[in-house]
Amino acid sequence: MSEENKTQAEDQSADENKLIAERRKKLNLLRESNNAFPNSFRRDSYAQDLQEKFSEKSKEELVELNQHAKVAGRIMAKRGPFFVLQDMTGRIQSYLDRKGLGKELVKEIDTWDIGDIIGVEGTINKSGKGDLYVKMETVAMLTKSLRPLPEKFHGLTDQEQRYRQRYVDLIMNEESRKVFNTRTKIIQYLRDFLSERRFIEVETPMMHVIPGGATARPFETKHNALNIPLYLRIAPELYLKRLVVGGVERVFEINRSFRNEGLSTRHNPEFTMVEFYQAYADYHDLMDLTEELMRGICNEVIGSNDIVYGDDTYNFNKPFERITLKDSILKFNPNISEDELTDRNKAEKIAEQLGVDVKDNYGLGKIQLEIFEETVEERLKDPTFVTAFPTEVSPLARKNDEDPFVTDRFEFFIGGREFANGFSELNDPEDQAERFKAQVAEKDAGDDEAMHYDADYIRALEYGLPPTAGEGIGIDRLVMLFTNSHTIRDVILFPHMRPV
RNA sequence: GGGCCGUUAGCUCAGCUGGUAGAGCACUCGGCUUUUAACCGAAUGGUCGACAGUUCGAAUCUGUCACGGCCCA
Repeated sequence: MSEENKTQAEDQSADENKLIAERRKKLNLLRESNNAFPNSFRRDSYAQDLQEKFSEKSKEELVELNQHAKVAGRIMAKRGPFFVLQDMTGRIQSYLDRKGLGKELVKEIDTWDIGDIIGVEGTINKSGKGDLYVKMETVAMLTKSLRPLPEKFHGLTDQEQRYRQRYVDLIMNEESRKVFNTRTKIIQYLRDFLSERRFIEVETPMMHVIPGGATARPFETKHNALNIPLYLRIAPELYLKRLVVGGVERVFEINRSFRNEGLSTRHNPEFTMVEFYQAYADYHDLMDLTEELMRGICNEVIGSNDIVYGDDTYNFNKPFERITLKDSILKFNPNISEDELTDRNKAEKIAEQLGVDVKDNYGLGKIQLEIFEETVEERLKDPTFVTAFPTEVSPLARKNDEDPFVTDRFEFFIGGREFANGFSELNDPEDQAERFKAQVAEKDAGDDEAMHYDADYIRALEYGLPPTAGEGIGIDRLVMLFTNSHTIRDVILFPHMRPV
């Protein structure tokens, strides 16, 4: 037989194993006898609803009730005459009465495999062991599954396959379904929380001509018709503040940003943030709001006062600690004096002892931040706001009125990790222009994470940004915390993987 | 980017010091039929991640590469 004469089926079976070939044969039989992919079955019940409604009733009561139900789902197991069906809410058994159904139908049902998607209509009853079931009276094969599911007891445990073939993971692993269910609830709670407080949800550009709003390396792409480079956004910040200028005094966006960094258990190239801006508010107001939000998620979504993460437990109901960056360094480093920390040369020596590569263009503020990251960050276990970040490392934040060396900014930490970053916004257009220029100088000096000069943003500020506070919260990290997940890949449905 | 570990049947895993590959589940056939990882019997299933090397002989030893996991930066 020449290559050309091979039928498609033969070609496929050549690189398939017997399990798939067997199922494909069954599918072909279905194609011959009727519509192999019917879409006319309509269920009227979900598994979980039936369990809640009827599992307390006795077999006799159920027989008396003679309740009919139509359920649909995937066959997850076959046990004797019972087929276990799984739908989006849970599982329910279906009972095959070999004597009560026609011989032909029973013969067909015997060809059904674990993984197939079927519809069952019949009365609700209870087995001898006390499990609810729907008796097969009318049945339909809805979708034949060609690939065998993983083993029923261990399921799919291979991490790589769980991420690459999330659909199989979601079929097999209740834990995984739960994590994403919690993710949805957290985002829903957040959206309601802000909406109730008159924040307006918006969408701003994902593709930027000038990437801004954060210090990070962007992904670059190209617009063909315009023949210009475009950047996937690294933050929505500058657009959201343009909207505040435009009169949207309370605004938020829940969406993706993209950063061209390495992959790790804490970094995915695309990640989800909420950013929100509130006019006539300052960073103190946002710390209060954040505290309320965090406590709300904990109590309402998770239903607990405490969050267990790894070996640690964090209490969300006592007031969150607030400490300045400088004080936090002094607190965790009794050997460092305030004098050393506020003198650039002395601070540089400390940083270098800690292994920091201090560049010539680093000012005192940048050095202080490095010392903070080296010695404090990971030790901030209980929910803590760190405030008064140096102006040098906060190019979009408002300077503090008493001490212009620092800004009215905070970062929020739990378990040694940063979850939020917020500040009173810099709304002085001339100060902002100077800060952009300083960033451009850093970029010219070789820092490819430094910001660009955004002239239109300056123009917007020149129309007048009301006194405003803004904040960004990393949603993926938040979901990790609240689901006790230790890698970001466990909380993103389709995490980025190297192509195989 | 660095260190350590992993990759064997569709899935979960054994496979010792080198001697031509094994179990359970799933699948197929037969039996049983109110089961709970259903059960009983039989049969089937493999480019041992890829490529080199050492060797009479490599899943096993060595090297390179790919992908992943954990830890570190």
